[in-house]
Amino acid sequence: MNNKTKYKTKQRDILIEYLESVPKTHITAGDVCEHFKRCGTSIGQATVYRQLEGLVDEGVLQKYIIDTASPACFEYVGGNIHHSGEACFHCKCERCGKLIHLHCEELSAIGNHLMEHHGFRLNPLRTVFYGVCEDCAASEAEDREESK
Amino acid sequence: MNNKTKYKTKQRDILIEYLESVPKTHITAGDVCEHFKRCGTSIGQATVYRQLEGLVDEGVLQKYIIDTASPACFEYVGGNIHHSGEACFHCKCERCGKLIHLHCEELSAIGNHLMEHHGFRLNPLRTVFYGVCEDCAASEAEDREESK
DNA sequence: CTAAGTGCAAAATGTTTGCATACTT
DNA sequence: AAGTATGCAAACATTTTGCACTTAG
Repeated sequence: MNNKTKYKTKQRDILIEYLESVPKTHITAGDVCEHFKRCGTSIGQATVYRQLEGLVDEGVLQKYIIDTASPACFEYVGGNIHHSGEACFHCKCERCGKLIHLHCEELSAIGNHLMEHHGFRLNPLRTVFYGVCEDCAASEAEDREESK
Repeated sequence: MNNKTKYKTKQRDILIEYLESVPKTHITAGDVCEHFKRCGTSIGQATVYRQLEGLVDEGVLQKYIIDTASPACFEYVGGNIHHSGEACFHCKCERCGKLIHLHCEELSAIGNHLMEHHGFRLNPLRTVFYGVCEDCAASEAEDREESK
């Protein structure tokens, strides 16, 4: 952390251009590397990691830590950090590992509730709801059915 | 993930005993391994990881994800599963590290909301709300005041 | 006896680092 | 010219997995 970028390089530009082109999307460092490899416009992975981290410091990207095992996700926010009102929430399935990315007003309300009733200022960037997704719940139900 | 423990083994017992003896403390899987190595009572690290994950599922431990680069932290919370199906929620202060246990019906409602509107069955035992607690928010405000 | 847990070592994963080279200013 | 950034490959740290063996129920 704390990697202030000082020079404007070709890699930095095409990286920003790409990220800007996929807003509201979760992207991992690995995804970025793969994308550029496919495009032929290859960027070294070390550069990707270094630039990504720098862009987070500058507020251009938001970084989400879901789990130690899964890679960090980045999302283009263009210097406008979301205020808790419109934050995006994450649900992680304990079964299949799927990450669900929700923009839900009702969930945003819990931020307000925590603030007003418990004096706790929620940080949606860090918070992840763990549980079981629809698909896995369905296959669980099937399994139970069969074992009868 | 999803490691329901069914047998009572020696390793499981001494692991729980140890964790219970250091409540309100952050412990990583590595710390645990090292502790037992020092004690002579060695437990294989695979077992440590597996049991820890299982204990999180059971609500005995709470797991914290700080960053992808740093190891996950565990903390003994003693399996607060509450009759009447009302789960206990945890809020973790990012500033002072304080762990707040909440029993709040309104929060329980989000479980229902996630189920009904997003088909997601929330596991309150695993879920941690990250944010800033009242005290830290107050001292932050003070700091801002002073720097004027 | 069967299902589950253990331990070892090996693999997998995601991220970081050292260093020589190339680019920005 | 001085200061950064890049890219490669190697290093790292944490966590997971395969498999033969042991243990609990």
